[in-house]
Parts: sequence; structure tokens; C-alpha cells
Amino acid sequence: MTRLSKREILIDASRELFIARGFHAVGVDTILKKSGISKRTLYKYFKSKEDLILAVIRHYDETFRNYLMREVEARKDSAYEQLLVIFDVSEQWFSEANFHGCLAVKAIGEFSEKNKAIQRSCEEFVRLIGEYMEELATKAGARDAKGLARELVLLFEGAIVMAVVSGNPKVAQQAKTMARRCVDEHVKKN
Amino acid sequence: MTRLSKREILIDASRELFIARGFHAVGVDTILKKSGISKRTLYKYFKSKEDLILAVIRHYDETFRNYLMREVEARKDSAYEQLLVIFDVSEQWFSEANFHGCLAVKAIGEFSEKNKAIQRSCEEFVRLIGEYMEELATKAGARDAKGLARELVLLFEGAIVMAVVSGNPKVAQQAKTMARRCVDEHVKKN
DNA sequence: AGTTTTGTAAACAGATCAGTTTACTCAATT
DNA sequence: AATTGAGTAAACTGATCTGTTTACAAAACT
Repeated sequence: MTRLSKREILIDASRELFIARGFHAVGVDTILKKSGISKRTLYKYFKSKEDLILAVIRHYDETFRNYLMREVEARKDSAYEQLLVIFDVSEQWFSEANFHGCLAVKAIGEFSEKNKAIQRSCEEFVRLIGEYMEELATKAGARDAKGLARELVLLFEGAIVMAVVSGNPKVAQQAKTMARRCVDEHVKKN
Repeated sequence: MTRLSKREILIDASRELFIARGFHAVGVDTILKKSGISKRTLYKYFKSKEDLILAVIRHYDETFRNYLMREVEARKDSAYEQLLVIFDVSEQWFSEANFHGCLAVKAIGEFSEKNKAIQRSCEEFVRLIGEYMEELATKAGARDAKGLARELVLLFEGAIVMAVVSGNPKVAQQAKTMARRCVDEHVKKN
């Protein structure tokens, strides 16, 4: 019956609250109320709020990348098309009711000066998204796969910011148009 | 002697603290300590911390846009070149010791759900940057000036995120390369 | 000279924060 | 049947938060 462990329930509830309201703005009492779990149990699984935040970011890092790769591979077969379909998946993500931007970027914004562990986890998230794109870029025959991947990550993160600010998921299609130019530039034969 | 009013000193000190550590993470006592101003005086000029935050964002909105326009106009004369030199100014901005990203985007991240006034001020910031770029795009002869401006704002905000995450101001040059492709696409004769 | 404005310093109120502790329940294991 | 582990509920600690109040000082205005 109980499909999720208490630890997972806590991480899920925390992620939703943190992304919607921010890390500092959400107190542990709010998380306990939403998850229906006692304070004692929270501090059994996590030694501090900071520890919980780290777990939430690592969980996001894994699940989001899995989601992105799964969706991309389900839609297109060629690496060239997969690079572009990333932005269709993005539009789907932007359209979710609970979409509030990139958790990792938000975390860097709130902790970059104070907490090096959180900062490193967030950099890792962006780095791994870039690695995935580089992999696809290599398969697609890009001359400078690392360079193309960096451009696409910039477009990806830019689209996230614009989606949050404008509230319009369609900005993903604009990013896709720009991405096509980048890919064609890096792949075309001279 | 006292060049700045107490109100301006408070806004300056707050802006530096908020951008470096976040809005919720910085208490008013920290602002008072940094600015050397008493709590009584703070609450004379601002009716609440939220009111102070709004004033900081509006001040940022004005001063940053002025800075950008002044620097752009000082470097290039043609609208086409001005559109691109925006990213050279960005690199200069990213290289500042106190650079910690876009204050408006950070504020949206911390207040989007809770505070509509703050959210609106931040949207306004992004909208006005876009208007400036649209103006230049029109002068540069873009067929779809609004569309080109939207692309350039996306690159601009994407570059900011990547500069924060990577700590490398050079991402601005990468964005400039991408911007040149966008501009050429929108301006070239068919 | 007298009054108003502008400011500081510091104590205080009341809420909220993270985290601990005590006392209890209930189900699974042994 | 007894014990252990996982959990809840709630009081509590001590720190910190925003915002108010009281008391006082110095300068500016009339």
C-alpha cells in the first residue's frame, strides 16, 4: 500500500514547496504539514534542513535528466533531431502546472555565497545536461561538439528563464528555431 | 559631504546584500549593520521590508538599463553593431567582483507565488530590456524587430545564468556569436 | 531663542525558525 | 508473549525575524 518511503515523501513534498516558494521561504513545519510526517522522522532521515535541501537537489538532478532523455529518445531516432526535440520536451515541461523554473539555478541563486555543497550540486546538474547534449552533438556529426553543447545549454537555460518571466511555454519553440541555426552551423559541410 | 540620502544608502546596501545572498536570507538587521543606519530610520523611509525590496528592484531596473544603454552607445554608432556590443558590455558586467546574476530574475524566483507586486516589477525589467533591443532591431532594419528582440533577450538571460553557474564571463562572447547569427538571419535580404 | 525635523541607540513584542526531547502508539519480528 | 523499530504528537529551547516603542541628541528652520 505505502508505495513511497517516508524519505521519498519528504523529498517530493520539499521539492514542490522549494521550487514554488524558494528554499529560505519554506520552513520545515510547512514541509511536515504538507507531507503529513512528524518532525522527529524528518530529522531521522536528514540531519538538518540543509541536508534535506541537498537530497532534493540530487533527486532533481537524477529524475529530471532521466525524464528529458526518456522523452527525447521516445520522440526521435536521429541525434540531429534529438538535439532539436529537446526544446519540444521543454515546452511540455514549461506547460506543467507546477513549473517554476530550474531548481538548480534557483538554488544557486539562494546559496551560492553561503553553501559550497549546494553550489557544487547545481553546477553538476548543468554540467551533466551539457554532457548529454555533447553526446548527441557528437553523434550528429558536429565539428565542435563541446562548443555546440555549450550553446544549446545556454539556449535551454535562457528559455527556462523566459518561460518563467513571461509565463508562456511557447518560448521553447523560439529557442528551438535558434537551436536549429546553431546545430546547422556546427554540422554543415564546408 | 553626505552625498547620498539615507534612503539611497539603504537601497544600495540592500541591493548588494540581496543580490549576493538572496532576499529571504538577508534580515533587516544585516542591512542596518552594513549601512550604519538605525532601524527607526529604515522604517521611516520604507513601511516594510517588502517595500524596501520593491524599491531596490525599481532602482535596479532604472540604473541597470541606463548603464547598459550608456555603455552600448559609447562603444558603437550603428544599430547593427550596438545589438552585438550588448554582449561585450555583458562580459564587462559578468566580470565585476559583485556579479551574482540578474536581480529581477532572482526576485521572481523567490517571490513569484507570494508577491504579485514584486513579480510585476521584475517582468517590467525584462520587458523594458526587450523594448530597448527592439528599438535597436528596428533601426538595424530587422523585418521582425519584436521577434529578433525576443531572441536576443533569451540569449542575454541565458548568458547571465551560464555566467553565474560557470563563473566564466567569457560565455558572453559565445552568446555574441549566437546573437550575430540571429541578427544576420533577421536583417539579411532575401 | 524656541521648535521642528532628522537621526541614533536600545529595549521590547510577538511571531517564526531549526532542532531536541519526552511520552506514547502500533505493527513486525523473534 | 516479549521485544524492537518505526512512527506520531506536542512541548520546549534558543536563536532570529520583522516591526514598534521609548528616550535621547543634534542640527535646521522660523
